[in-house]
Amino acid sequence: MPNNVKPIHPRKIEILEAAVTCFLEKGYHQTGVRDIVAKAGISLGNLYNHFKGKEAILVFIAEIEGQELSGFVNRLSDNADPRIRLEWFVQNYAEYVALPENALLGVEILTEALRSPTIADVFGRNRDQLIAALAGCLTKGGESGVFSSQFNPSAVACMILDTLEGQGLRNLSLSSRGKHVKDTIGPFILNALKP
Amino acid sequence: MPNNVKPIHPRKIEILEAAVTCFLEKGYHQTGVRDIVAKAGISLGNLYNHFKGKEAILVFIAEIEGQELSGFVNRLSDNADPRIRLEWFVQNYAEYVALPENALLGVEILTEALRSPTIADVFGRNRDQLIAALAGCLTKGGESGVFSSQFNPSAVACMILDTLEGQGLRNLSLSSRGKHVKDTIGPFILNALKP
Amino acid sequence: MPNNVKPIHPRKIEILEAAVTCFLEKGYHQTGVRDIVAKAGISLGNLYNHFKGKEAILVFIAEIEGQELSGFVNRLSDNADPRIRLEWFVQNYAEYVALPENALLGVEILTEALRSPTIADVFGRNRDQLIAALAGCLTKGGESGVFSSQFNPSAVACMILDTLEGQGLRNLSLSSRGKHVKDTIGPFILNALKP
Amino acid sequence: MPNNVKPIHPRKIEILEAAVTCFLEKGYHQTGVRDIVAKAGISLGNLYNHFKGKEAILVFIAEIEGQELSGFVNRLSDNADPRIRLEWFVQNYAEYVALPENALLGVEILTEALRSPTIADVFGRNRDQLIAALAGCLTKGGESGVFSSQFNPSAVACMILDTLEGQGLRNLSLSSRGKHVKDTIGPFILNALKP
DNA sequence: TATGAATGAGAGTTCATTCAT
DNA sequence: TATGAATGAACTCTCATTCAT
Repeated sequence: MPNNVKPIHPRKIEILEAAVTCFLEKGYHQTGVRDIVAKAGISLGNLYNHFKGKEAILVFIAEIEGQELSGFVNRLSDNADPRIRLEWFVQNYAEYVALPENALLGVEILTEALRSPTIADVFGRNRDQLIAALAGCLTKGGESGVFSSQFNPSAVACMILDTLEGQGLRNLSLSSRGKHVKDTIGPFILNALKP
Repeated sequence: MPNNVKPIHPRKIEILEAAVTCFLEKGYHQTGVRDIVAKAGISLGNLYNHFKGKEAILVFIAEIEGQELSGFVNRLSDNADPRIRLEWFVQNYAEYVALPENALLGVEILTEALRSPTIADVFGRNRDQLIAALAGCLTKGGESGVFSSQFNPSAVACMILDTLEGQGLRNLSLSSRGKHVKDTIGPFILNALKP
Repeated sequence: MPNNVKPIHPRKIEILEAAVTCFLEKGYHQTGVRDIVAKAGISLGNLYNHFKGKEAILVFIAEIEGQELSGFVNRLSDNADPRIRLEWFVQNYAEYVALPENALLGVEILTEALRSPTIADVFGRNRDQLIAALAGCLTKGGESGVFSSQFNPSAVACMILDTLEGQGLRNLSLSSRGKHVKDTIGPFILNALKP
Repeated sequence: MPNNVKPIHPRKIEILEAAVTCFLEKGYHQTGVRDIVAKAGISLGNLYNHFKGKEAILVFIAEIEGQELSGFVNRLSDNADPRIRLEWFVQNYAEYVALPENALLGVEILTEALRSPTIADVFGRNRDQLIAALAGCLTKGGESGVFSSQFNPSAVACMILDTLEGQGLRNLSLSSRGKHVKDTIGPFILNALKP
């Protein structure tokens, strides 16, 4: 099997990491390309040998975020007991989105996606996959009687993601930081889904 | 009773409305003060007679958003049946945050709050009030046996807000638009809180 | 009669003059907006209060050049003897286009007009008026027997302008500078047009 | 006879052709070396193995243009009837400079020559040869009574070139395109030179 | 020869804000 | 209050060229 995937230039990774750091520190729009190249330790012009422009960096970040999500998608789609899968997902995804860097990058990407079709495309694709996988798990659980079937699986899937991500977002702001609810959210959801 | 509230100059309202429109259309950082004054139909310099600067406009918007929230706080704090109060809140707050202009402004304010203490202050105060009111309602319901007492009221309050607001945010992006879950969310929560 | 022509801000004139000087010294593309504002003694940003951008300055220059041409157009269109008019025009237009600043600006504008529709528009309009006026003079002369009618007036008009302007252009380059032909060109043309 | 002319690397020709195409499409200054190498299908660095830099390409083009002119010079200098030679020249040179690629490159080279001594040198030499040859033809015609001797041959030579080249330049711009005067220019000049 | 990553100066333009009128 | 000219730092991006491979 030929490996026809062009390897990523190490410099591109360095730029990426520098950009992520900057975006987290200052936000996407407040970060200048000069900030990125300074942090990456390269010259200004060289950035444009690796990325078409500033937005292309954010697109690349969004794509990588998408790849990280595929771990969740895969786990949600395996053959384990739906209840186990759901518990695992809620626990782990809550932790994932509660990491400030993930929540922060996520909201930067989201707000940028609202104006940029390119980013919206990548962002939306990632999200749709996750919703589908979670809804599939809920459907399976409904069929096997593990979960109540009174709710639309797709709507509940959305709701769960909304809750987890909304929580991650809230944790960003100083005022309510510390009120982590991850010990509550799992039992709460399972309670609601009790047949 | 003397009216010691200084009346707001009508021009200030016009600027505010122009700014909101611009922020919704282009985002806070992509909006220039020139965009705002053009939309408001005033001169560039005159904006600075009414606001100290661009950020002051956003602070003012955040304050007004806060005033709108006080309606929800008041209703959550009255003496009606906690279950009725909760149902009413979920229904109406879901609708409120599902309005694109509210969700969009909210996320702009939130991301800005992450870097600007002034905005974080206003934003955080508003949110804390809402959480407290909602938690109070849940506590009351737990005491009177309407709700299960197995969950920490404050954590559940956060979770509910996270869910509703996360949903509003998600509806902004094109891909998953239309998957409104407001008919699901109320019963789902009540199910989970069943004693 | 109301004067509804908005007066031109003096700063705009200063910028214009600075730009002309720079364009003559270094050429349009080699001139940076920073060169212009430095020569004009204003700040960089202020230039954009008076012109939409660099190209708009060139368009403005082209328009002013067009106004200067209208003197020639008027003179060519009066009621004097066509022969006198032609002689006057050849003599004076030759001198006009032989001025390095006019020739140089002309060729900068011409080459820019080849790529920019805006400039092509202004430039083309000016030139068409001049050709029409000159052709009109030749036609009159042909009708009254002052000039031979064997040539198409419009073609001869073009040719005369080509000659005069081609001459101005040539004088720019160092090698053949000094070979002014203005004493030759008038008699030469009149000789050719002898009935 | 030894062939001491170093053969030109085929790649150099390819670069040259790519450059000419680009210069015609976008103009010299608007063309980047990246445009040229992309069109030539070679790498960026490799261009510098064949040319010292961007300007060297234009110099090379100017030299080749000069070689093309030598055909006209030779024909003007042969022993045929001066009137025949002149007619032939006017006809054929008019066609040559009316080709957009020649006129366009010519004006690009000319304007560049105004700032760059290297290019001015090549450009000026070519032109001086042409003027000398044409003046020689006119002188011969004056001596043999074919042409009027009332005009300075050198001045008339300049004038003829100015006319032909000015015409080629004018044809470039859209507005007056189509007003070709080549059927007029030959008889016009001969009329003027009638003894 | 050939490659393309690397350079950093410079490009045109926009920015939020100030200030004299 | 209202105006818009003035400021200059900052913006993203392109440039011709060099150089290690």
